[in-house]
Amino acid sequence: MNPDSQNTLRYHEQHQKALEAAASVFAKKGYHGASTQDIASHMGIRQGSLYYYFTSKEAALEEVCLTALRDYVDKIEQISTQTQPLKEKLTAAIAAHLASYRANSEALKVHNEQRLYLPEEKREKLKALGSRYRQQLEDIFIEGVHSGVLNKNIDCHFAALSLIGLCNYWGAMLSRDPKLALNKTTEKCIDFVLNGCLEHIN
Amino acid sequence: MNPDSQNTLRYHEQHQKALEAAASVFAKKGYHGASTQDIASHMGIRQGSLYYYFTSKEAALEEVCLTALRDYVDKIEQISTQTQPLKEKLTAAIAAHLASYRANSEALKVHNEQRLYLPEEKREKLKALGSRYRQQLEDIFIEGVHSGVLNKNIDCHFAALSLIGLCNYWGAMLSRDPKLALNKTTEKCIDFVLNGCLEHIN
DNA sequence: ATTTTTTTCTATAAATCTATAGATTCTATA
DNA sequence: TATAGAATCTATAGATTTATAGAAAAAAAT
Repeated sequence: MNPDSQNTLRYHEQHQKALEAAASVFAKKGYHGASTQDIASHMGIRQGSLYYYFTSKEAALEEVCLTALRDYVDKIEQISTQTQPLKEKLTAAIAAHLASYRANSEALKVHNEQRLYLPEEKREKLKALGSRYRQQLEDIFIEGVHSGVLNKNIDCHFAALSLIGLCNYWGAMLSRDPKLALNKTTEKCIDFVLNGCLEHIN
Repeated sequence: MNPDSQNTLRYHEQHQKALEAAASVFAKKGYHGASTQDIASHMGIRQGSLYYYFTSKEAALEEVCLTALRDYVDKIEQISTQTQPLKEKLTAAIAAHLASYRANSEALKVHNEQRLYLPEEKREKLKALGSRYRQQLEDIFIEGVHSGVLNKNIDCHFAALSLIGLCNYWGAMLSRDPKLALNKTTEKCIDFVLNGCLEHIN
């Protein structure tokens, strides 16, 4: 392939479609359960033609994960740099996380569930991006502790990871069950994280 | 195969080993990424011999998931029928959940991550068991609300599911990172679920 | 209208994978 | 020790899968 051909409009469009098809199929069948045939069918081309857009099935997985995570980190960085009270910030972060699952749903799910099937060396960029995401979230918690809104005894690192775990869980639920309401779920997650379950006597 | 042969001691032992091998391999490579060859090698027999213990690869996945979940439901039912204060009960439940990941680790992980690759009809028993687990947990929360220890405004269904999500997340972490301390993690999960992150002025 | 470049297709090699059949070895018991 | 039944092995059919090479079609440029 002439390397210039990758600058074509058509190439970009089709490459994007290939990415979406791969995300959709990987999300449904898992990386190993999905065949390149499945991906090609999903975008309406022949199996062999797919290799005009990906060098390998593994490269497709890598790219799906990377683009999903980049989008994601961009969002949280926007949120975390805005100046607004902690509660709003956290709400925005959770809302963005859960909304991603509903909107773009597939790619993020693929990242969370399939990325470990990539070999170590192809996961390094993902790790770096993931750390950045976690760090942004952690910084929101730290800021909350400093401002006195959050309990000074909490472990912000643990809290950030727990929130990620919680959001991934409910995100997967949201993408599996279309009847589940996004807003309600978001609210409940925030309440759960902030207040916990104990009765607090004021 | 003579159906009586399944009553042999040897058969039971090997069948158990096959189950463990399948769990281990499925946990590492995923259901579709794992081959029957991998499973057989792991237990030191030939690929074809595996079919003396499983009717199919799919049946192996089904059985791994079922036994893991049964164990699991047994544990929570024991805990939930004991009469002890809510905090202790919840602690025991979380501890058992996380400890399972460390001890038996593989089978439970396989259930959580691979069960959706089973066809609908093979998942019905799993769903029933899963509901029972969730219900037991929910009942602990309900009891806590009634006794006044927990906030009466919490959604017990949501709380139970969130706790499951949280435990699965940290469970996966525990099984991936041997340096992560089980006790500390358990404590932090309990604190997170009970108190949340806000500063509570008493 | 030709020529060049891009995109897609067909066909296929080579590797794998599941599941089965029938032979062989092991084990326990008469 | 001979024999029946259990456990494992070998070999293979049949299907699927990834990736590539080269032809064909479509689009763009001259």
